[in-house]
Amino acid sequence: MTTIAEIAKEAGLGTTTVSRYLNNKPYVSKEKREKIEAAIKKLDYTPNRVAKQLRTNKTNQIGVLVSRITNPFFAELFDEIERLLHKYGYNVMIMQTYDDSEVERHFLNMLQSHEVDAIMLASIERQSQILKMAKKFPGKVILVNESIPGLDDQAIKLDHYSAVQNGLNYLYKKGRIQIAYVTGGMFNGKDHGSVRTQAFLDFMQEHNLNINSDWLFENYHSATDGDRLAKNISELSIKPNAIFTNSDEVALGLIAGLEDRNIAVPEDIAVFGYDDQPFSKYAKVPLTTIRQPVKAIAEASVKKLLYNLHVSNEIEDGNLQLKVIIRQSA
Amino acid sequence: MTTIAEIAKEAGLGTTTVSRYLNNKPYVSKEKREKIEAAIKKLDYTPNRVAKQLRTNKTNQIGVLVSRITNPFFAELFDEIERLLHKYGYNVMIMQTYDDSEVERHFLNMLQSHEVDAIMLASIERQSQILKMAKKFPGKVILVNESIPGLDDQAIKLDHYSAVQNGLNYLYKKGRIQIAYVTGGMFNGKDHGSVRTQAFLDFMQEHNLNINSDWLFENYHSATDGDRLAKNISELSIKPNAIFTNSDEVALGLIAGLEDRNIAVPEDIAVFGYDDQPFSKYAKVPLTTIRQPVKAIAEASVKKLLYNLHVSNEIEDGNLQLKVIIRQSA
DNA sequence: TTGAAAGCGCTAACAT
DNA sequence: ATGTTAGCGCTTTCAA
Repeated sequence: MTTIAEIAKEAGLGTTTVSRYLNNKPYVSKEKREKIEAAIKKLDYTPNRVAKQLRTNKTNQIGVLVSRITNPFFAELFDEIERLLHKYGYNVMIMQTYDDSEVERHFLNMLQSHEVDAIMLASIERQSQILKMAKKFPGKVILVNESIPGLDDQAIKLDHYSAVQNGLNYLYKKGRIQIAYVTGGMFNGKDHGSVRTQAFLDFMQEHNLNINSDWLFENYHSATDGDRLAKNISELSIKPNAIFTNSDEVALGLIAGLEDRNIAVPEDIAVFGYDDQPFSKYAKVPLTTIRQPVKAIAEASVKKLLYNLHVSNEIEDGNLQLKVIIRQSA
Repeated sequence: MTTIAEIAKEAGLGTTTVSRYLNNKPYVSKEKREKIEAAIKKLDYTPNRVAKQLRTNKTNQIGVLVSRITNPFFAELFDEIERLLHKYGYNVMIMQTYDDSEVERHFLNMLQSHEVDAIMLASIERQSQILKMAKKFPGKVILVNESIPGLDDQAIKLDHYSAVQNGLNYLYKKGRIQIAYVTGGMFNGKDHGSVRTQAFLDFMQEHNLNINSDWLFENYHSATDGDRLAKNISELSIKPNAIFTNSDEVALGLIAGLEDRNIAVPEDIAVFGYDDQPFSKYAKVPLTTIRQPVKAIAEASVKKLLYNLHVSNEIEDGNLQLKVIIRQSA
């Protein structure tokens, strides 16, 4: 393995000068510069990043946490984040929790073990362990489209409460008031779904609508879950005439499952998605859904992080509006 | 920052013993063990991974390269790879090329700069620079569902040639012999598409079918591209009656675009996808396509890597068959 | 404008 | 079973 010392020797110089050259610092004469370049080429030298990381106590690596990268919403979000960070010279580490708080712990630990300079969380399991880490490493923990009480200043937040109410209101105005509600999380949890669930509960109450406990479904996130949901719905003696799914993936599977069981969408049951994922417009019944401003979320999050890390002093807030997209499923 | 030396001091021991304890090595008495544990807790110590990386010349980090993570095929593939590697104690770094060979170069450089222990390439730009790196770091460069002459032993390869011919044959038997062909790469390139293109060319010739140069399209990969393709097709004076797209994403956009222009799928034009992405069965016209055995590809690739890295001695080959999936679009 | 040398936090001979 | 110490490859202080 070629080291900076060998380059220095080959070029007849000290390591300091070579290091200067490598880091584009001033005070390297043209003459020496050429010698160094020749030595580097001759010995095929590449600096050891790990040694640099140890010495400077900086890795130029950022960790990003998502629950599942196969969820197209996260794929899109991560896509933007990765490219932005890469543009600023960072490499990105990614981990998927699959709702496992142990993985989250492991992920958080990368910060403490100096494996990454900072972390971004697009999914959350245990608020307490995150909060603890965030307090310990101020500015190095960013919440992306998530929030935790006490960490508001490090969170890129969207108004999901209003978005859900707007979606529900659309249904309401169309006379679809027998509404089933589906969440990816748990009703008693404090995940990002809880704000949305609260919005649903409040909406129903404000409009004197009946909340049927048979029409409440938790822990559904995939298209397969959507199909299972269709089965459950079809077996109900009293059926809703609208389903707010909180997920385009669930909606997709649900619609297919419903049609398999001869329940027409939206005629018999209207189906509302969430995210406006890239494929939602190509669905069998194009999805009525709520669009998340993915690119703006990614930009705001990365900008906040870079600001914290003193690599940029822009503060980007963009337009973080959620928007109801009307297509055919509702 | 707490270091191992401070723990040693606090526990009244040498650093060796602490290091032994941390790495689960033998020869640490129960008594000392407890002292160490107390010290670690008291000082809230977490070992510095970077220091360890430097000392051991091992990072426990693997780099994975894909062209676009928003392509559901890559998302699925990466999903499996990440979870498997994580299970074996590796953290994973990901980079997206977006077809840019400069990014690929940057990625390859992570190996040389000791930022990762090995790399997996699920997309390829410049064969030469990859080959060079692979020869320099034997066993540390794995090709995932890709291949480069001279690197066969480090590649997980599938028989895309036969798969394309099988797909084409299905079309042929249905009398769909005016076939347009679409690739994500370039016709003159040597990317992973070239084998498929060769299969197409050979098939057409073997069956004395006419290859219409107006029906050949290169550099189409997204659903948006598919819509553009629909426009181009619709403007053709002589239209094909089948389109082999090489991509479910393109197929999705294409079908929507065709229907917008009153061309019925599959009646007027049959559309063939590739990958069998998760959403393809939920498409407006469920996609006839070629299924890639994503999970098996991921497993075989990771197993090969772990074998090379001496962390496992299983050699997994699984069933790497591609399969024609008949639905409705063709 | 340049170089010598200390030291980042850890592991691994080697000695005991 | 445990401790001393050299050294991984780099940056940075300090002196020249």
